[in-house]
Amino acid sequence: MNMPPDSGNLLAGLNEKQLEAVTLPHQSALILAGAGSGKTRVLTTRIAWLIQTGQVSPQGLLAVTFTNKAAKEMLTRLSAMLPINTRGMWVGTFHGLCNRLLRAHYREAGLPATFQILDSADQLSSIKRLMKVMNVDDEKFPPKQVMGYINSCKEEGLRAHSVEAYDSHSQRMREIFEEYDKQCQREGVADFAELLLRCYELLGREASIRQHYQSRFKYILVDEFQDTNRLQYLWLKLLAGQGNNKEHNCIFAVGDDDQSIYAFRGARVGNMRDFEEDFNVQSIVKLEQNYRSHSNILDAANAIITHNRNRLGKNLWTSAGKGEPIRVYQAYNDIDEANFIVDEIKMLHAEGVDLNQIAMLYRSNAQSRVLEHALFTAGLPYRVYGGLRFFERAEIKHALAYLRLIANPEDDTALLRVINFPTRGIGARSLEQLQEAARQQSCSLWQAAINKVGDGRPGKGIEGFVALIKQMQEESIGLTLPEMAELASNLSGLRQYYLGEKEGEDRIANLDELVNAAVAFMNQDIGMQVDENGETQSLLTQFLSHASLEAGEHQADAGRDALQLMTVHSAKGLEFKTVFISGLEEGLFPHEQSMYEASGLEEERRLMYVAVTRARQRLYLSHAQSRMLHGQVRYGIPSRFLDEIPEELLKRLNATASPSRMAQADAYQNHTPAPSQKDALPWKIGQSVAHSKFGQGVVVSYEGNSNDLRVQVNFGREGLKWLALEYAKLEKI
DNA sequence: CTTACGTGAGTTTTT
DNA sequence: CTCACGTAAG
Repeated sequence: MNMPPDSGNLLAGLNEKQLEAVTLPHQSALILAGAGSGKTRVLTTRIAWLIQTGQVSPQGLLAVTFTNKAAKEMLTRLSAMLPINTRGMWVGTFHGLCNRLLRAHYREAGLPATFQILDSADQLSSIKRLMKVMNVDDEKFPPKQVMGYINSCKEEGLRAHSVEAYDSHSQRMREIFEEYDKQCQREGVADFAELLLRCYELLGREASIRQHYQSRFKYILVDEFQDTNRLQYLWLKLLAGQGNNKEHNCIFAVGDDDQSIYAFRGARVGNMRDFEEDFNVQSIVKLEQNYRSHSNILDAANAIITHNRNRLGKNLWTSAGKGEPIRVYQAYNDIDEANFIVDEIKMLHAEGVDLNQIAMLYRSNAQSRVLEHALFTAGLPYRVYGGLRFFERAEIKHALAYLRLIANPEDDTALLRVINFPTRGIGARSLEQLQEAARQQSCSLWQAAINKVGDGRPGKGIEGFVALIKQMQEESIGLTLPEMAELASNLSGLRQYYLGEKEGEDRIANLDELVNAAVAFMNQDIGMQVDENGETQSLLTQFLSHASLEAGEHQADAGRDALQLMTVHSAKGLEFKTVFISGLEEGLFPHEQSMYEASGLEEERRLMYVAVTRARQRLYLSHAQSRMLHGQVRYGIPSRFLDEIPEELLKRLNATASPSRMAQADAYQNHTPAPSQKDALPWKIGQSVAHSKFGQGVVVSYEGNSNDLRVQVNFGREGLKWLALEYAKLEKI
């Protein structure tokens, strides 16, 4: 068993470029991995190869991803390739790895051993609470905006004291930021961005810790590099030992600038170019052979993305044939579009295509409604991505809050969540008194409660709550994790409460599921209890971190044969036999809030590129001449992205609209009749027009009378224009 | 404390 | 239009 497997075996089946990437010598490298080019395979094979050829031990490398799913997949594939125990390897998300590091060095990081992780919802409520204390006007400072500000500062690597603020508004923002961090520190909690920033600061400050990890992780591998933000890049640089004039560790970065679709949340594609420079990258390996799609689809994707200026440059190709033409359907309205898609799906399904191999992609979540309605009417099973996740459900968060209080009662966020849930007669005024007391004594709410009622007596009110938490803490000693989960649900009265609720059965089922999740967690992670210092971490704390960092499946029954409905963003990384991209209209896709700025438009185009490259065999693109949006009928012109695809790749299907479908669409249209006066005017809404300067457009609205009529025309890329008919040369087409 | 009503906003999302 | 949120009333 000491014989290493034959490395040729490992490398078998790789193409030339993949092989080059996998077997690169010890130097930093940038792998430009196109969609469907075997990116994950290259990444995992690289790890396996490094280990197998003895260049590094499993403990000597670190691989980082953005999602838990990607990390899990990497580990799964890795253990299939190598006879090693992947447990204990440093493969995980940025947040997961930082959490691990902070747990190992919590003292040096200035955190309590049991520090809890705030998810976005926790963070927001924490900010709201703080703003109340600070007497901040939440009209001038919307909490969500404050949260965005704090997070983006942290993601730039900045603390409040180093943020620039010249006007009073931003100075106040900075002040809230500073107080918020103090509050978190007091309560022993860390938000997501804090995990990264705290870890970065720890490594920067503590030379011995930094050197320990620098000498340990000779190889660092990064997935989806184009999605890294500034802080993540700084963290990587520090960990690699880059910048202190010595030889640094090498980073193997895999990414695709053409699939960078997260600039809006701080991702910096520019990190790719910086990386080339900072790490003296000798050559970029481009993986351009695509194993997913037929060439018509790839040609369309290539044609679209060529319209972007800022690219590293890459062209996908395939040895598969042309395949089917890309089908384009111009719908009368959104209902017609949905019905068309449903008809096509019925046909495909009848031909034997599995429903879960068909995806319906859209730019924004609101578009799913019409599609769902049509699917529901047709009796087709579907599942929509993007709902609440398991650990985000209210009843689960309640139960977790009790668990958090067992681990650390100073956690004000957790305390406030459940101090009166289920209700135990603690109203707004007793809460206010408690918060006032805590403020005066500058202590946690829990401490204030103790000071007020002593050890608490069973019964009602704050006394009862204090007694309850103490009882939980005592009874949980020696219990296993699942038993604790059960204790939290039962002793708190949560289960009892939901028993009395009309629709409480699902919630109770979820509470049971939490116990199951605890069992699964115990079985799975039992080997990870010992941290770097050899200290045993509380399993409870680990479980709570897990709950925050990995919110669980997006929805249940993932295995069922059902159509897949999701935004283009959530489709990234997935592939389907057949893909429908709907709503291809100017203003929707590209979205109007992004289309007037070059960088925004380019990101929209990359989004379209991602959408198109999801399809293996068949791709449908559709747009509607009118659509219900925000309760109003809107008229749109076809997306420019459609124009960017060479006509010879397309097959236009408009003529095949079935009479029954049109009837349904018409019925809908009649519900919103236009005023008859408007119909009498020569320029109807929805009329296609041509303008000498602006090109083609659609009349969207108008004002004035027949003598002095002004029409608003949507010219797509030229935007919305008001035109006085008296002067503008407009022609109907 | 719950329920009803009014108001306003309305891309994309992982951790 | 539709949902989420906040306030006012019961």
